[in-house]
Amino acid sequence: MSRKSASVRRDEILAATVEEIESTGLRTLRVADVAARLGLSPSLVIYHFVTKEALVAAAFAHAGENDLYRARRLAATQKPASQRLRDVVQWYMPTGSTRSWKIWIDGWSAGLFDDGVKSTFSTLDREWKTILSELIVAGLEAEEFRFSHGRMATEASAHEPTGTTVAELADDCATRILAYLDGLAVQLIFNPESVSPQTLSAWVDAFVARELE
Amino acid sequence: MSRKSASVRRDEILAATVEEIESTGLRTLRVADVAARLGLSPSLVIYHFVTKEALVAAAFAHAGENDLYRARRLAATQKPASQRLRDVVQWYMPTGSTRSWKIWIDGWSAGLFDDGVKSTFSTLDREWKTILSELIVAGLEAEEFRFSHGRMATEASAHEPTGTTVAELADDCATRILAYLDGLAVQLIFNPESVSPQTLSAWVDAFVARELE
DNA sequence: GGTTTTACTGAATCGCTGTTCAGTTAGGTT
DNA sequence: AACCTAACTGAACAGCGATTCAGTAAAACC
Repeated sequence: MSRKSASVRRDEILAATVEEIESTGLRTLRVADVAARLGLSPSLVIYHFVTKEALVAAAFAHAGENDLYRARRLAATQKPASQRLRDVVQWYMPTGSTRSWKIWIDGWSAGLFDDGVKSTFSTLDREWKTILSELIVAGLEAEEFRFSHGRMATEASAHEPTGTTVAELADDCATRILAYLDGLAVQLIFNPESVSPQTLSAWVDAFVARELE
Repeated sequence: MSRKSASVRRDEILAATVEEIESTGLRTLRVADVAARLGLSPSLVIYHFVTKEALVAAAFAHAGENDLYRARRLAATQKPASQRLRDVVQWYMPTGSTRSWKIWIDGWSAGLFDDGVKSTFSTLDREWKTILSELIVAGLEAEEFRFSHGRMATEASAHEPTGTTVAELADDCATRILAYLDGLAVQLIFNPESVSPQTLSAWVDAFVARELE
């Protein structure tokens, strides 16, 4: 039987775990199933990850970093910032990409009461925000768009005590965009009849356009 | 020991189940804990609900109907429609209300792979949409606001094959608002630093104002 | 080629928790 | 007051699935 170095095996196992979660859910995830998917013994999985809980936490981090990697590549193109922003948003979107979505909803649920998973998600989320935020700043500097007006004047300065740096505004803007995307993903799962992928895509474009005109 | 009629007990148990899910999560929910919370035997819980799975499904439906009940009361006031819309949205919001939120994220996760739960969530979601949608239509008729312009002209007619009834537009609008709220709730859980309740409230107001000017 | 390291397995364990079931008793009915 | 229905319990069962552990054999190292 072929043996592999620890790091390679670990990656294989993580990938298998992600697939398993994606296809049958965290709920019914068994170590044995992950092992079976690779034709290995359950003991080996525990050998590498010590505990199921740790395996799951690592799997989420793995999947998250994967998605981020692709997003960063999309963000590092030579295209204009506004186009790169669209590309990244499209990749994040629950439709039209290979990006897994169910796993994140399961992840949110796991993060509710597991501090390890929760902090993983916090940092992943911050990284996404950074990517978007930087693209927004780039677009502003290139004068491809600017912050829509009502935003800055009304809400921001009136209610928020936070400073008004461009970076901070961009960060808030990114937060709103990601929130909208997450919410639409949930809608897509529970009411696929009421939102087609195209509709959804149009809505997102409109949202972004309204934030950055 | 005091005995109660089946329906009363059932309600008590459902309430206890909801509390338990809210406080420790679906993940670690044990029938015994639910029973302990009421000083009852685990057997009784099964006696009334036959299976744990059924108990959980019933608990979600119960919690959902509860929230809807309150929302409907807020929607049936004598206030102007725009105000009622705000009230309902405020109640749905992850901040400033007693409405439980963690339970819904757990619920989404459960619904991913459990068709029973999934359909419960679909209908609950549709009911929320109906409430909002009707308020929107009422507000339009009273000329308290109208659909923001870019919306109707650009996205709706250009991309969507769906009809352009006022009711349909209102429904779509409700969908977007609910999606945004759901997404913000997730943000609030994983990055409470980046969004204060007030900020969030302001963002939602802005979103609604931008949909209905 | 021998030795050490380390990936890997199979079988056994063991705790946990949903469910069963035979029996008990409260409370309404007549 | 006898009775009957239905709420309720406690103890046992049963199965699942994570983890353990003693042992095997590939590689890597010398």
